[in-house]
Amino acid sequence: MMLTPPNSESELIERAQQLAGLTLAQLAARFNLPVPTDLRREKGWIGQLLEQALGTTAGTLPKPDFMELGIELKTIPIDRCGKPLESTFVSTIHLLGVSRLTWESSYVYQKLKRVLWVPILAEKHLSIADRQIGTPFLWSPDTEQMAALRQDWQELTDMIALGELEKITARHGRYLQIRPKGANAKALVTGINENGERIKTLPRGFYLRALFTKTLLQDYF
DNA sequence: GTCTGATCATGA
DNA sequence: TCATGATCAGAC
Repeated sequence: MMLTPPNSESELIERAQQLAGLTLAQLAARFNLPVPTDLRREKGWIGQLLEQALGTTAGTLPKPDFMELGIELKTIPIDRCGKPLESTFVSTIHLLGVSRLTWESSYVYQKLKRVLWVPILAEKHLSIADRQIGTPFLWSPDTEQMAALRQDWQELTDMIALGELEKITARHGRYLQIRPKGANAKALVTGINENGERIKTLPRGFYLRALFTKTLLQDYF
């Protein structure tokens, strides 16, 4: 089953709303997809299922999932109280040439300026099949959120530009944090140290803290 | 290797 | 209990 991409924001949100209440087993059945018994070896399975169900267009490009609409799709696992169970991955980080980047040209800004959040009731006691799709909502950062995200991004990007990459831990950043994002500890990329020398280091990514996404969900529900 | 989709597993 | 650091799968 192939889906045509949505032509407008309203068509997209309408589609997403029609999925609310379905279990993952019900949605997977529409695509004749087997449901894994756990996500240990298929961590992205839920996100990919929703991509199929909503007709994303970006594929593997580093672009918002709905390229033409400039909208990013994010599934977010929540408990029955609507509290996020995980942080949210935003983008990988280019460790070279960051000094030329601006906030507006960054992947973080491009992806977060408009997001379709699809909550998934995903408490651990529920099998993957029984996890349930919640009410989706479109979000853009408000003034305060945007300013804070921009500041986090700038501070962290500055540290990378100064060669302080190895000093960055997940404790930096108010809403955005930087954490490893790679296949494993052996997957290394090139970065720059304080002396301007090329070093091999773990790939990193920007993530939204669960404490931040929790506030988004509270604003909408 | 680089990107996407994320969750796992463990120590604090 | 919770966040950090580590890890898994697939496309290209």
